[in-house]
Amino acid sequence: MRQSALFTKTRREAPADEVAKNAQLLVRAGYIHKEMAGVYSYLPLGLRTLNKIVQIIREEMNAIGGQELIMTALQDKDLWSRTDRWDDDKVDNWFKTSFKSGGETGLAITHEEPLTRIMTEHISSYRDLPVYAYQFQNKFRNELRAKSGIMRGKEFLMKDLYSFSKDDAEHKSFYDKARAAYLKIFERAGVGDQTYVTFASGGIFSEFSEEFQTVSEAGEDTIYVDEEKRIAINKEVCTDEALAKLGLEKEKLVEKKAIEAGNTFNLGTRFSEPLGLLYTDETGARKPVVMGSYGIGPTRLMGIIVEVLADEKGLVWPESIAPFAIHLVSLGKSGDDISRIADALYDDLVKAGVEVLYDDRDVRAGEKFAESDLLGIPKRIVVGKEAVETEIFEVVNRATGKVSKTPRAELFPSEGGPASGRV
RNA sequence: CGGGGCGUAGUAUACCGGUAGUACGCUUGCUUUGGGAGCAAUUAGACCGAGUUCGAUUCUCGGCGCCCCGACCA
Repeated sequence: MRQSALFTKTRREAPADEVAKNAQLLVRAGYIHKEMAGVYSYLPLGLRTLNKIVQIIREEMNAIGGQELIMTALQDKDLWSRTDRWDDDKVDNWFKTSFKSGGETGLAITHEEPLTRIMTEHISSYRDLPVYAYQFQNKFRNELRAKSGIMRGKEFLMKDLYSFSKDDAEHKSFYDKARAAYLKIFERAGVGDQTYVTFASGGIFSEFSEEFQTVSEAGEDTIYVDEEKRIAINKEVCTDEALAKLGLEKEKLVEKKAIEAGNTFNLGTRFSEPLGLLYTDETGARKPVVMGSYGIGPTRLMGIIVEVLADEKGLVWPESIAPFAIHLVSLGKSGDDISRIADALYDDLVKAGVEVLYDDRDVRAGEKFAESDLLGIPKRIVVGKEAVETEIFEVVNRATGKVSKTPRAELFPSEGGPASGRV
C-alpha cells in the first residue's frame, strides 16, 4: 500500500492520557484509537497486525481439531442463571442492559454457557465426542478500572476454545495438545522465549489452572520461574504444599513480573451437568460431558508483543505479525529518477506477493526514517541516489539496526526456499 | 469500590480574578533535501451546569470524563 493513501498519521508526542508503553506507541504510530477508558478501535495498521495474530492462532487451533464458529455478544439471562453466573454477587463485571420488549440481557464476558447449550443439540452419543470448537469474538467486561493500554480493556478480542470429551482421560489428552499449541502460538508470535506455562489458581473450577505468562516489567502478575524446567508458578498459589505437588524447588525459582497471555481451564462437569449436556456411552449409561476452556486475547497479545519487543524509537514487530513485511522508503521527489526506481520496485514487489508499505510521500528523509522506526515494520528498503546509479539498495533491519547493501534481484522472495520478506 | 491527581487549539503544554501564550500540526510562500530542517504569514482553544463576583478559563459546589495507587481480574 502507498503511504500517501494511508489515512492515519503518526504523532511525535505520546498522548497525555496513556502511561502504558503499548498504548503510547500504538497511538503514536496510528495503529489504534482510544474511544474511552479501556476501549480501543483498531485502525488499518493495527487491524492488519491483529489479523496476523488471529491467523496464527486460527491455524494452531485448526491443527488440533478446533472448529471455528461465532457466537453472540448478547446473552440469555435465564441460561446464565442456571449455572449461577448471572447475579452481580457472583459475577460482578457484567455489562447488563434490557430489551425494549422487556427482560434483561448482558454482553458476553465468556461463552461456556451458550456453547454448552448449543452442544446439547449436537451431542447425544459417545460417537459424537470429542468436539472442539472455538471463536474469535469481542468480550465485554465491566472493569472498575481499565489499565495497561490494550492489555486490560473493557471490550477486547478473545479467542476462546472449548473442549467436550467423554471422560477425564480423553480430556487430559486434548488438554496437553492445547498446551503445546499455545506454546507454539507464542513462539510464532515472537514471544516464545519469554513465555512460561505457569501454575495458577483454578478459580472455582479446579485446583490449578495453567496460565501462559510472558515475562515483562509491564506485567501485573508476579511469578516464580524455574528456568531449567521452563515452568513457573503464580505467586498467588505459591505455597510449600503446591511446590511439592509440582516438584519445584524453592531455591531454583526466580521472581519475575509477567503478563498473562493465555489461560487454560479444566472445567470438568461444572457446565455440562447444570445445562444437561449428557451423552450415552457404549453401555447405554448417561454421562455428563467433560469440558475444558482455553483462552488467548489477540488484542492483549498484541500489547504484550509491543511491551516486550519495542525500543526507544518505537514499535518492533516480528516478521510473523508485522502489518507489512517491507517498508519501502523512497527519498526521491515525485517524478525524479529515485521515485521512478522506487515505483518500479514497489510494483514488482507487490507482483511477487510481498506485503509492502511504500512511503512515496514528498517528505524529508529524517521524518521518513523516524516514522519508519516508529511503525516497526521489520525490514526497510531505502531508495536513494545510490540505488539509481548502482541498483543496490540499502536494507535496514528494524530490530537490530543492521544495514546491508542488497542488489535488486535479492530483494525478492526466492523460489522454493524460505521466502525472505514474504508473509 | 477506597485513596490521590487532572480536564486549556488536531497534539503536547504555559500563565492569569480583567476573555489566553508557546511548540508541533494544518494552509500558503521562499529556502533546504539521508534522521521529525529554517524563515515568514495563516488557521485553530478554556469539558458541562450552577454559585460567588462589577467581571470566572482562573475561586466554590455538582455533573461528566481521563489518569495513577490499592482492591478486583471466568
